[in-house]
Amino acid sequence: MTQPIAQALSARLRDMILAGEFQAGQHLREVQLAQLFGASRTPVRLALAANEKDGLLEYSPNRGYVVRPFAGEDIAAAFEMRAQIEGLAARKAAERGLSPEAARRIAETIDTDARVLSGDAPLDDGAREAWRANNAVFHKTIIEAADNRFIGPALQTVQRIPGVYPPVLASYDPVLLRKYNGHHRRIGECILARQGTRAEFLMREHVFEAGEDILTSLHPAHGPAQDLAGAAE
Amino acid sequence: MTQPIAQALSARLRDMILAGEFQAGQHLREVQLAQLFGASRTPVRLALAANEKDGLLEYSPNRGYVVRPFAGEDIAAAFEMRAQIEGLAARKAAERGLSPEAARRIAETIDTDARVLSGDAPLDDGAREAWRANNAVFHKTIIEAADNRFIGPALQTVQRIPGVYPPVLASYDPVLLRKYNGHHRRIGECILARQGTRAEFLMREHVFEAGEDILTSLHPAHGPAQDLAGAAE
DNA sequence: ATCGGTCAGGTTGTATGCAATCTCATTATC
DNA sequence: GATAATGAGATTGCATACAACCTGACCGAT
Repeated sequence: MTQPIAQALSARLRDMILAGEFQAGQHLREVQLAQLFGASRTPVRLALAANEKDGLLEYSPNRGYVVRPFAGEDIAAAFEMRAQIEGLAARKAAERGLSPEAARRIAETIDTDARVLSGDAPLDDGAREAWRANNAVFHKTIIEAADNRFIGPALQTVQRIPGVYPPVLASYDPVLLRKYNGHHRRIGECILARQGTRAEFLMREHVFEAGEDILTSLHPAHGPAQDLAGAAE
Repeated sequence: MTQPIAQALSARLRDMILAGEFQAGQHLREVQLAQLFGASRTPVRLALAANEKDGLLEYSPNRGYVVRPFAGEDIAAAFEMRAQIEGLAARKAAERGLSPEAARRIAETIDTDARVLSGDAPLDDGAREAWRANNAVFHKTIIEAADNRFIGPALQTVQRIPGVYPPVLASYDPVLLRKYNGHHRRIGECILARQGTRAEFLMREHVFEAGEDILTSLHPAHGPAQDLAGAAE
């Protein structure tokens, strides 16, 4: 990453941006951030550059950094990329095969989620956190099994989008989560059966649907059709 | 990007790394680079951080930056990602449709390439440069037509790989280029016909084959099979 | 002889000063 | 009255000084 203090500042700044603590287009001044963080301009400058590279800020020479705006189409575009890249990960994981340990971890997340979601009551905080953690492990295990150095970083830049930040979002609808649990189960089965093509497209559709659901929850008025779906083929 | 001088240094450093002017694993010292570039440590530090973000350097706190090694599997992994992402671009371009201007540009690159490659003689420098430029326009036009903010940057990080740098490579084999020209023609036809699925997979295969050809030219001994193809499905 | 400690040199990390550039309000000109 | 020029304040860009840390050699103890 970057340097000790600069590294921490970069992460703090990133989280602030993702949490929506700045307005889109806002000019982030170095001295202002330095005072806020209790540091000098040097590490702040590095943190700004790092977040610009991550696509969260825009830079103009001699003018500094402004917060990059994210519209609905940008969120849809990010999920399109996620679907495509995680589809690759699922296919490669199926082609290469899972280690016994990876297979065990994936099965465990699926079974645990099914158990957590078995009741009809809305999820309490513990259940939500359990689901969030299991979801992360499921996707992370497949990405690691794909064994492609470029997948992880590419996914990070497309997952860290203001407005889709898990702490902000938190639309833990049990109906949706049960649907996702079913997706996970089928994807896991395909990977174990070494069916790469099915795994790829089920994963693609899984991520795409999750994106649709999030866009729907963000714009309750109109459905996700005009945001995510392009022209018909 | 970054600051005036730092921006230039970042590009110079990147080109030096891509051109293979440093050994893999080499420790890049700030003062040394500063003297080489005739600047102070401040912009050099920004250039190092930028190239680390681009995946060309590795950073350890209080130890600085070392040149990241790239093995054959890394090149194969990069082409896998390129194939997947450019496949998305081709599909989206087909779904959204091309502007008349974009359609014209694509047709022109295909026809010009076909003319340049019509002879049997090996290509001279002008022909090579023409093909390189046309190839860039073809891919760039499709990527722009896909209209997804995340595609361009993701492709850059996966295209800028030491050892696959065009000036270094320069394996302009007319037989291969004619094959690629045929790929381009079919991909262009699919996009114009709004056949997104065919466009996606033809593009994926096009990039994949190009990767195979490059790996073959890099390791003439063994074929690309063990590098690019994973386990059978 | 081997292992651990200590210190000097070198490298990175941060702070700060100065120069260059931009912003924007005020003024001058048409 | 509208537009262009000007200048002060603010902000970024770069250089450099100092502090923190790491590396490796030397030395002493076991």
